Amino acid sequence: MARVNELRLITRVAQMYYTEGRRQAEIARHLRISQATVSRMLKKAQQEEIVRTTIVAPTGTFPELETGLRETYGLPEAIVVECAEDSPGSIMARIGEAAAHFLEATLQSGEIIGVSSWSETILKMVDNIHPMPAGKAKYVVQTLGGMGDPTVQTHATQLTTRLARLTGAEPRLLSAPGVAQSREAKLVLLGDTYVRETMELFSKITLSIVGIGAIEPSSMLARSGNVFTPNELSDLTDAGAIGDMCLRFFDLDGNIVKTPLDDRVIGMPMEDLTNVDRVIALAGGKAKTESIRGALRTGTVDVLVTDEFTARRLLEARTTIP
Amino acid sequence: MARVNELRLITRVAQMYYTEGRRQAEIARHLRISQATVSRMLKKAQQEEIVRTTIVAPTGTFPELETGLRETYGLPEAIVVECAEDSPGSIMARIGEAAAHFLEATLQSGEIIGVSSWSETILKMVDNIHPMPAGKAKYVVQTLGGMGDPTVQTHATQLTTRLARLTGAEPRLLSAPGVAQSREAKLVLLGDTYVRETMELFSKITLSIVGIGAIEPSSMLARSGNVFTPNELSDLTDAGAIGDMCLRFFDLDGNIVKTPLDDRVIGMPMEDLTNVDRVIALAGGKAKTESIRGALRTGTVDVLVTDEFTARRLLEARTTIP
DNA sequence: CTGTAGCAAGAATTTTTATGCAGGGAGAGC
DNA sequence: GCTCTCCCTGCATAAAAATTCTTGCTACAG
Repeated sequence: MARVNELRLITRVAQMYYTEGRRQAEIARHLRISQATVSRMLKKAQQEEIVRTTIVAPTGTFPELETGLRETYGLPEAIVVECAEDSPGSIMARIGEAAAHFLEATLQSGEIIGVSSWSETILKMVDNIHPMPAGKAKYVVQTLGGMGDPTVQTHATQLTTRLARLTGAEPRLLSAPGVAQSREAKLVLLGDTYVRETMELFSKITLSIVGIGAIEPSSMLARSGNVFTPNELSDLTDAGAIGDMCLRFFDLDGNIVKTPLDDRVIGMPMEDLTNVDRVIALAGGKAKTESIRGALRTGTVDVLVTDEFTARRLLEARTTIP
Repeated sequence: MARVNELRLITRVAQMYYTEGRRQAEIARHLRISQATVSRMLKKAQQEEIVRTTIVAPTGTFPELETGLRETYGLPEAIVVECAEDSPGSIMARIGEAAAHFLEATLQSGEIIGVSSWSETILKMVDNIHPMPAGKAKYVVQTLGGMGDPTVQTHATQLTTRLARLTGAEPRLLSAPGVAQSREAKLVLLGDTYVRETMELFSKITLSIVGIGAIEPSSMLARSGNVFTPNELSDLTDAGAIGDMCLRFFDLDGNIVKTPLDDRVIGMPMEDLTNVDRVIALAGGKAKTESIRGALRTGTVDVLVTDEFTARRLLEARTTIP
């Protein structure tokens, strides 16, 4: 009975506040009540569902998928991009664009950026970054050596250098192969001052941009020459490895998979990656789905940028382990 | 192209803010942007209609009608109550309840309340007021003398006194008829100290509660005895009078209608009413529709409390003047 | 090139909003 | 009928949000 009168007044207050855009103090003066009461009425209006705030997702964005990923994998942030088709080329381009924007919008001054150089998606990202003022970022650190093929090596160097220029940072290159011929060869390579200096920066990185690799010989791995012997590959698969970040492997449950290979990799150790303030992972495509799943379960990824199709796959019922 | 990325981020910010209820500063920290930027993004989210706040009217309230009345008549506030049927009894009861709640909620400390005593609706209002602490209001001033019939006279006194008690105020009665027999008689009555003291308070009133009267002999006027001669009535109708507040008359356009009768009325002059900080008018019912329309056009009413049917009639196309 | 207008972002500041008391009933239970 | 508890309000103040100011760049014209 009296309730409707109370609600009417609350409704009126909500109307003045939200629809007419008036200040609480103004509403209070108008109605001869205190500002505190107006504030409380507005709170009550929310509780009573008199005011409802809805968020309408702009076309091309997928907040539900992003939320799903965040919740399912305990991920701090997820970015899901729209894709015309589930094909690697289209996916990489879109992921790259989105990652570039996110990086631009959220890059702090003085950051030390780590970049695992050999993902094509990261390349697409760099293509889309707008130049920033000099000194915006401090260093761009290459977190993984180049691959055997000198062309790819060059690409890696170029990518790091370009990203450094675009972010106004100083590039710190890792002029060494990603995989040394042997443990001994690695030790020799680490003797190089420049290599060591770069590697000493690994623990200072504040923002790491990584690709997620699939374990089965993907186009990139294949192209990179036969860095792994068949033996090593079977070691990895036997140990359950499903994917890698910076050539550090993990299984579908996100457990780190250590094999003798580890000692030959010249790149950021998993441990360092874990300590990085923000790890942004870029990956999409059907072939990488399970690798991404594993990567997310390692708990090292802070931001995943992926495509809508992969996001949906990642949210489908847990892959059954035979 | 890049736009969708920007909107995605804005959407995410809106989601965190509205859906997850996080603070702007927290969101800013999470996304490594400044709080100012979050604030601006939220503003943009409104502009872009990514967030929409809708107000759902509780059943029994009519914000559209209230808004319509406010806008059509330049009225500061309107209260429209739900009514089961368009019958005077039901209408008065509901208006009374609503007015009582509004008064309770918005009465300031130390107010001087004026009450034009002879509306049944005001009576219903007083019936619904909960007692307030002593001294909440300062005075309750009777703004119109009683009517010829002593019974009604008593009612007027009682109403004023009760309202005073309920608001913790001191009653200031006008122990005189509402309409004196002649100008001279009025002067004599004004000689009374109590009457004069009460009338001197008219200009101090901060909140006036008035009924709106219809000019044609309504039940109340009829019941109150023949206070007007047929001549006086025709004077009024000839001058275009359509209704009154405190026996001060106006036409359909809200112009004040002065007739010789004015000099015989013992009550608050229109001029004083205009100067009152808040005038709350209570009226509803088919018969009063046009009187209310005129009253609103006088520009003296600050809050109108009426019923849904009358509100709709008041919002229908302007009455055509033949 | 150099000058100038126009943005955009963050830090600082102001403005606006929310909330922790404290006082004063109202209503329930004894 | 009386006490106790709970709730409501306003004031004062803390917290949060918006805005102003400043800086540093971009883009365009001369």
